[in-house]
Amino acid sequence: MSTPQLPAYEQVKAFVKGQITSGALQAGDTVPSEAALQQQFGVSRMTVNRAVKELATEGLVTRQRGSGTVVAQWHRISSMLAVRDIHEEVLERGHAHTSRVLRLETVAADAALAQALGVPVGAPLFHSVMVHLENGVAIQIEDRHVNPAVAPGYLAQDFQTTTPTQYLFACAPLTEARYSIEAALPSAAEAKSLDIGRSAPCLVITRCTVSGAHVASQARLVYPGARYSLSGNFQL
Amino acid sequence: MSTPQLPAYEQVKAFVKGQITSGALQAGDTVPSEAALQQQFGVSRMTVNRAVKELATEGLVTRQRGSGTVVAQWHRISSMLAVRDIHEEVLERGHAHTSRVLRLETVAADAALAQALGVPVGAPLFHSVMVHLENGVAIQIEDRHVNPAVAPGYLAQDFQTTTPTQYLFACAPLTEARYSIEAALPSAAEAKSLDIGRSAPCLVITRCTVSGAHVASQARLVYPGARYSLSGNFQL
DNA sequence: CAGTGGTCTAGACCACCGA
DNA sequence: CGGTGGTCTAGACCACTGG
Repeated sequence: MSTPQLPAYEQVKAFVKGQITSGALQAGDTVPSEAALQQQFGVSRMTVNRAVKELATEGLVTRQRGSGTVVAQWHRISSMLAVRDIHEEVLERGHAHTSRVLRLETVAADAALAQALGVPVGAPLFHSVMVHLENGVAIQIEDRHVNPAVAPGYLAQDFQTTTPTQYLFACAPLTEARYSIEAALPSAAEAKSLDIGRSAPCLVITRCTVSGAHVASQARLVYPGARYSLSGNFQL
Repeated sequence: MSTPQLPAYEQVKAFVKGQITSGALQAGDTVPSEAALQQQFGVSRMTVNRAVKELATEGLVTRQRGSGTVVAQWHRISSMLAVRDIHEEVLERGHAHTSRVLRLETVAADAALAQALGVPVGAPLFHSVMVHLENGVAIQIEDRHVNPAVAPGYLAQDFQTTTPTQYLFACAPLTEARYSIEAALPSAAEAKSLDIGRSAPCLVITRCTVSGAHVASQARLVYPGARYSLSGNFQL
């Protein structure tokens, strides 16, 4: 076939997947027990366990100690949505990435920022605004507030050559991130920087990154709707 | 500590994660080999292998047979983005979900639809348009084209009680899905149905589901930007 | 070549569930 | 209680990588 010797655990996975995709096993049905599959394929239990455990990790089945394994109710249509460094992303498409720094300054935290970054109101924060261009076309505005405790040298960076994301990664290892994606209109300044109309819808990603005990930074990323979309693929 | 007896493989995972989050291991550094970890923790190699393999699955490290294990270049800020049934989602928030069916008809496939669904141009397709409301407020328009070969009884369904997603799941097991997320303005009809202005930005998810050899359906889901956002969380 | 990870076995003990 | 999955061991053979 495609691969002469598929690993044994992959064969078991393929068998169970087949039972699901063919409809032989419907949502809620019980999958054959590990002992049964072990006999059927003539492999050790560890191997069967690995196969079914991976199916559980992928969300196709759910397992209950003592009860058994059942086909998951909704095969979650899901996939890893990766929020990546814009520089990498553009280069991967084989295009040229450039950027223009619009602001690089220290500001005082207002109430919302103070809360988000876990600092007192009025505390100093680094603030940068830049436009990212792909082959000369503006595709993202990056409006970022940074906790000075995490990246003291932030303002001295040359963000033409190193993106803030890259610098922050180097400063402090990332331990957690929260983000939300929504549709919104750009502010007047944003519209001008992106060279779009004020009524052009944009994809706005707000992202907050945490490094250990500190919130490292909060970024607002604005993408012109007509020039950018997130896409994903899910395969059983 | 929190759990008196953490499984051995979890302890190994926690150790390596700690090395990464603390900065002792930077991106690109090599992680101790399985043999080394095995000695350090006094466990069998299978246990160490499981620990490191899971870290690789989570994307924290990459492994190369023959070379070794290295800390991944960018800890991907990512998380499972689940595209779920709107009915479930609203109920989970403890709110009431209702819907209004605006259209339920047969149409002829235009070029774009024919391509997307893998049918000839002009072939009959089922077409439904409905509005989903959360506590009486419109939060989504679902504009869907269905391949009649997959769900012949589609037009006869009562979509007040069963969502199209649910019905299609029952008809044909899902094997693949593709989606894209973008920001766009609603059409005049969509704006009216959602009770928003024509200039209100919307999140538009286009989703194509595949069942075996057939493309089952293509859906365009329009969310008012002010009332809906996708959010996610990533933890090391 | 020695070292790495990928896979596999044939046992084992345990915690849990349902009858 | 018997059956389930969760974990673990102490070996093993292999394919691949690097020097």
